Amino acid sequence: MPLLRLPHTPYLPTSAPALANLLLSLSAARSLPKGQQLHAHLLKSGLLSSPATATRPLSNHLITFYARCGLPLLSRAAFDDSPSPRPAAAWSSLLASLAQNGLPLPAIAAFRSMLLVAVPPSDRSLPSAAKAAAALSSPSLARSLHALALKTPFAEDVFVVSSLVDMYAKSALLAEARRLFDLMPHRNVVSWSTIIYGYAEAGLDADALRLFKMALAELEPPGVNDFTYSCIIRVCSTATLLELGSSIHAHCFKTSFDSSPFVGSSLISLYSKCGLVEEAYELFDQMPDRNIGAWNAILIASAQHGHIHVAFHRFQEMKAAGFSPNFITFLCLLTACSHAGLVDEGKRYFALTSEYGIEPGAQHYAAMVDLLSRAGRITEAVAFIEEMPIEPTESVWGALITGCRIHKDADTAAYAATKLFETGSSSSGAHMLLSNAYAAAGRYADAAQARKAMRDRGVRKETGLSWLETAGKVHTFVSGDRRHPRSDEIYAVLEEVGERMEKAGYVPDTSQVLRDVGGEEKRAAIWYHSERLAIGLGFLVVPEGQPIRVMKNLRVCVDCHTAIKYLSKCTGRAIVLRDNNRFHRFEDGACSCGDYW
DNA sequence: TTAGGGTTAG
Repeated sequence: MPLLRLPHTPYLPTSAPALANLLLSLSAARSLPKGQQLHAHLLKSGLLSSPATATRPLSNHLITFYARCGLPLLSRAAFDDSPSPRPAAAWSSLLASLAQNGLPLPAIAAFRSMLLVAVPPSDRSLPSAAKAAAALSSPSLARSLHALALKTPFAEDVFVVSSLVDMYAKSALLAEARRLFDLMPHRNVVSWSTIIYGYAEAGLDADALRLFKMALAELEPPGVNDFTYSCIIRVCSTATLLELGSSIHAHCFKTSFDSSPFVGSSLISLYSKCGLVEEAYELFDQMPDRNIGAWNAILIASAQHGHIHVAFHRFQEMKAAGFSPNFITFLCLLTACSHAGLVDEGKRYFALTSEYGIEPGAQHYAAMVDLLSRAGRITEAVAFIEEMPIEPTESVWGALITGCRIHKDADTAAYAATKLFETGSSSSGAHMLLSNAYAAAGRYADAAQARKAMRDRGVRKETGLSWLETAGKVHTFVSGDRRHPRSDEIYAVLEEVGERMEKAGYVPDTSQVLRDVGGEEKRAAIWYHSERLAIGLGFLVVPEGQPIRVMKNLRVCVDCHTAIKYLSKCTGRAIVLRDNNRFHRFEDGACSCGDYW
């Protein structure tokens, strides 16, 4: 680090290239005060426009210095200080600073100003403009920027086209993104990662995986990188593709990308989401380099698996390691508290956000409402919502309805549902939450009405699905499913165990069945819920001694939860069930969630 | 001076 004594220093270099180098090292060290003093000095001495290199005056280095310090407005001040007419490089630097630092609208405005003063768009300015457009997610802006790029000599430049692909993908124009990508004469690892990420974000897992395989085949060594890996591992974890994910893990190991904290974080998430929390812990403990994401990943892993005190302990360790908790860290902690019903701890963590300068977002409020209402403090939850400084979102009201269902408070549920619909939501979840809350309170007519309202609005209920992965194949079931080739065996084994369960004291709880029908019919309605069918297949195909791992897209119902406890007791099998919220590990008649979920 | 950006839950 060169020493710098400012402002009355005799030691400042006088040549422009040396001053440029000085700025470079100041930006690497994020040394803002010294950089600003240097800025003042350059202004006073009139050195600002001296060329540091053939194409870049010193003012450009200043713009970049402020960009690296995360201060786009000071970049703009430096730009404004530079004498007009500004060279194309000055515009590119300014655009990069605005686009990289979260100011997409000013970036687009600056791009327009650049065109107005007749500076032609280049391979340096177009990518930044596209990045800003991507952040704005505006299809019309995306199309016009693309049209503009086609008129330049850079329509096939790999930077320009990659940025346009990303822009289309983020503007809900994935098909356009793909068309552009397919036409690219030259694709590199960034282009591939961009399109894979686009498909992954859109939830098109199969396409993302196909593209990943194509990338492996097409790219010259060194091939894909840590970004591509973390992206595709995330696809495996949302789709709970454990076997595929593990084989990609092996690839990472061979290429040493597993030491990247980003790859490590997504692997932790993969193993945790697939139910292998011990593997997730081991991976974390062996990580050579941890970042905040890795800490958050391990926090959420322990929270999802009900290891609440592990999560709290990790939080202490994280702080001791010098990491400052962020927005997501607090979500992890509040989720952990919610899973265990720890209201006081949750309040403490919520209050702690301000100590770290974090403004709680809607998700934090939703987590608090979830915590309070699940714990039965419905009135307190309502009061909490009323005092929120921001507008309550769909998930805040949804959390309240869930709590109301558990505690059979149909009136508050109805109030929350009205509020929820006022937010303009049309998701099936909202209607189903309300309908279930009515059914739980025994108000079947209202429950039916809520479902009818949902149909009238043309909203379809999300189908409950459960699945089990075995020998690299995923078997999916819906309630009452008879499509599986081993269906007869599955039903037979469930019937057989069912008799033993009832002898052991299991009584079906049909209170969550919506229709007001007779007992036998209600029993049939729940006896073959999708998760039980998947577990039934598990009895047939998963070797003794290994846990049966089943995934479900919706929340597990009260009766299935009870039934699976009996299933584990009567068969001596461990059953791991992941619902849309958390993990349940059933063993010897008990569940790891402590019946609180 | 230019493109992808990772962890929450959904």
